[in-house]
Amino acid sequence: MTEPTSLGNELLRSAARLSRWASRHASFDVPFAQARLLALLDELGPSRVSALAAADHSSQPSITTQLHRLEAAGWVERAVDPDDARASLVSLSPAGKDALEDVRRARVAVLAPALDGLDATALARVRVAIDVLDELLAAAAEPPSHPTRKDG
Amino acid sequence: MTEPTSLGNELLRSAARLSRWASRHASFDVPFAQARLLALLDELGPSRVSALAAADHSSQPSITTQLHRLEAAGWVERAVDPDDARASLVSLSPAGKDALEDVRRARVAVLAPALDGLDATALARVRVAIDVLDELLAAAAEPPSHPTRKDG
DNA sequence: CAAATTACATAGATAACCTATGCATATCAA
DNA sequence: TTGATATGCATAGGTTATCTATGTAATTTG
Repeated sequence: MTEPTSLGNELLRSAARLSRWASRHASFDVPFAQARLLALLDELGPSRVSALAAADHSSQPSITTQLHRLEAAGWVERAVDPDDARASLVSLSPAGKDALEDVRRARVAVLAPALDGLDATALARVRVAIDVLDELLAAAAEPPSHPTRKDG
Repeated sequence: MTEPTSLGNELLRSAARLSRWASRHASFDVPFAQARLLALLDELGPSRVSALAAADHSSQPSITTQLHRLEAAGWVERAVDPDDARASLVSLSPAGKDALEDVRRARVAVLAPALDGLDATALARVRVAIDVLDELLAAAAEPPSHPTRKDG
């Protein structure tokens, strides 16, 4: 079954397996969803709740809940958006950046035994894998610019 | 920051993102963990509960719970292991195979817009990505005393 | 200004996990 | 054989992660 139809299936299966394995074996105390949100905040900088939900492909209430936990931990700060009193601008606190660094170290550590000792060719393959995953997500999540599209 | 240390981080992040996005957008009614277990049963054939837990990198009680749901749906069958009355041998029923096929179709469909129209070179890159994910998981999950290690 | 919209919060439900523990069967030592 | 221990699975109870539906307050609009 090397036909293109099974390729998507295999990719999703393999990605999910690695992901699952890593989250089970990486030892950090920050729950997974909170770690993800910390990383997203670091990437985006000060953001609205709804912007975070969109970027995370999750619902706004999910983000609200996670943000409350991050706030309780002192990892994020909120400011009222000067342009809109309904909206918050959420950003990482210094403690939040520290927590994110811890998470990153733990995630690096969990894969390190498998990555250490890879030669340049093998590392290049890993880089290809990362790029493929990112490109496919971008292509899948973006509105299709192909002629397959019908409304706009 | 393209040093090897960040590579693991990036890979895990990208894999988790694609995974998450797909599970949010694939429209099948089978819950994610049950779908995973169906696929695993299909791969392994008749298996003990504990073997499934090990292969899935999850706890035995998690598998027990999921199996009860699969049984309630009529998707798996159990037989007493003839060698050990404590153990069950769990296998997919015909209905379970059908359900798994539905899941696979839905998963293929969710990535199809991104995969359709890729040329042979791009498809080869996707194949590399799958192989890299599988190889890293295998390397990471194996006991580290394996001879693939350079030092001891 | 009233109505509609928007941004976020809350409520309530389900799924997916885990650890701790219980119970029955197997195995082993003496 | 029998008591101790190990093993295979089930149950209990708790946490995290999500969702949809809905509420509340601020903003925009006709």
